[in-house]
Amino acid sequence: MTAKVLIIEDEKAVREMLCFTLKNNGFEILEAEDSNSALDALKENEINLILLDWMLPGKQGIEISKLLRSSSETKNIPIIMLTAKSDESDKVLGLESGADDYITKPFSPKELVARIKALLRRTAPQKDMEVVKYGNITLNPMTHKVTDGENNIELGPTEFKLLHFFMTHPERVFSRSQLLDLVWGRNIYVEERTVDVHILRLRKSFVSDSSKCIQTVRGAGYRMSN
Amino acid sequence: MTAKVLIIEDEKAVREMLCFTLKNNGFEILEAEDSNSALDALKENEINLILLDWMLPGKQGIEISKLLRSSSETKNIPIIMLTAKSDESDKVLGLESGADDYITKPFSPKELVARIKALLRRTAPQKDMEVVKYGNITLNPMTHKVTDGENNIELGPTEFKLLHFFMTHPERVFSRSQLLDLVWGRNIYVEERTVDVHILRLRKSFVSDSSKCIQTVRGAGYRMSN
DNA sequence: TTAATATTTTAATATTTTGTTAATATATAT
DNA sequence: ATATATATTAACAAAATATTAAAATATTAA
Repeated sequence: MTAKVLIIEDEKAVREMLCFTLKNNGFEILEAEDSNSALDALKENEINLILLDWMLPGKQGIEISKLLRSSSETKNIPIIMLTAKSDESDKVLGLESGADDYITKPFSPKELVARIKALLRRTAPQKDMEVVKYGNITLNPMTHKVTDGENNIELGPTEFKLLHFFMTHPERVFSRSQLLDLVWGRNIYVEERTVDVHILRLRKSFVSDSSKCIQTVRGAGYRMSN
Repeated sequence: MTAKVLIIEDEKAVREMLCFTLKNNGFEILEAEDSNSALDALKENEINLILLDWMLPGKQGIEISKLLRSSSETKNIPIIMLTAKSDESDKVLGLESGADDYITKPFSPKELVARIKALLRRTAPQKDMEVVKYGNITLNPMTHKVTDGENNIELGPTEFKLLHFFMTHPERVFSRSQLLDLVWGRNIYVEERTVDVHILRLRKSFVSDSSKCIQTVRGAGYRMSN
């Protein structure tokens, strides 16, 4: 992989900790302690991801974020905001200003690395964008359209993700908790029974007997299979 | 599930609150108020998860965490750190030392339980997922499918587990009580005759003469053999 | 922003499936 | 032949899942 990560963080201790952790996990690191050096680094390197401290002095965090989003060269670089407060308004502001994810201090190295990898994966080109087919069902991640034979199927976001997951992992059984981890995402806490409801809606939304593809495996979970 | 959780917390009131909450949610609890009793508990029990107060007196929190991570027997036990809001800087260091998650006091019981479940889910060991074959029978734990020659076989959860067990331990005879221990699980009380019924259902569900593989050994138990 | 709309989650209830037991039948060994 | 072990059947209890509806969130439009 060897993704290049730019760390924009004024506190030296934190910067070094981040640097240490990420290098240990195989990332290539560039460091910047303010917006000027950050922009320099961006000009001279092909950065894959930015770790941006939200609490930089003098509102630099917001400014950098907005700046990056306004320039065509940088607007596709994913940004993870580092926030000290778990304050809701900060998160909202951060995400509105263009961050793709945020992580609240303190965080575990594991969590940080996991989020970086997840974000890189998410923003990686094409991989999850291929048209998938199973039985009569066709799912186009690009256009976000699903058809069951000739019929167009309307799905909510979660049902769409769920179906996409099943179609890219056919035959295998997944427990409810696995589905929550793999479709909903980690660090999200919802009841396992919630999965049932989404499975139900997914089945209902099919016209033909494609709904039979989403199978219940008692005591084990759900499976997509014919 | 019945996971064993070790609570390491010096304040009695907090410990009791945690204990109450977790017991109510079906966890088995062990309590320790300092590192010594914690280590004792770890020696004598198979702990699934540790709730560790980071603010134990005399830096014991750090010591325990490092100790646990350095020993091969304990380094895979997930740790959730309990932190107070005032200790922001220490938390980063603490997480560096190997905690898998943290939760900031005060927290809701719901959040605590959710995080514990999520962490257990994430760290749960992968079961045996190899495809097993015996005679005409093929069992795929991944897809949870069983075939007898060309025919798909539908099995209930217990029959599935039972067959899986026999297929991974062929030729050997198991008594009814052994089967109850090894397939049903320890410390549950079920009549031995119950095994007979499940053996019967298993035999019935096969189409070809594969049912002859499940053999009765009079006075000894059952065996999978040709 | 606010209201309207859609979606997700939870909770409560209904339904289905599975597990266990007990009763009875059949087989086996001595 | 008789005692003992296993097979079979069926009823009931328990567990898992499906369904429904309402509450909580998030999203969108005005």
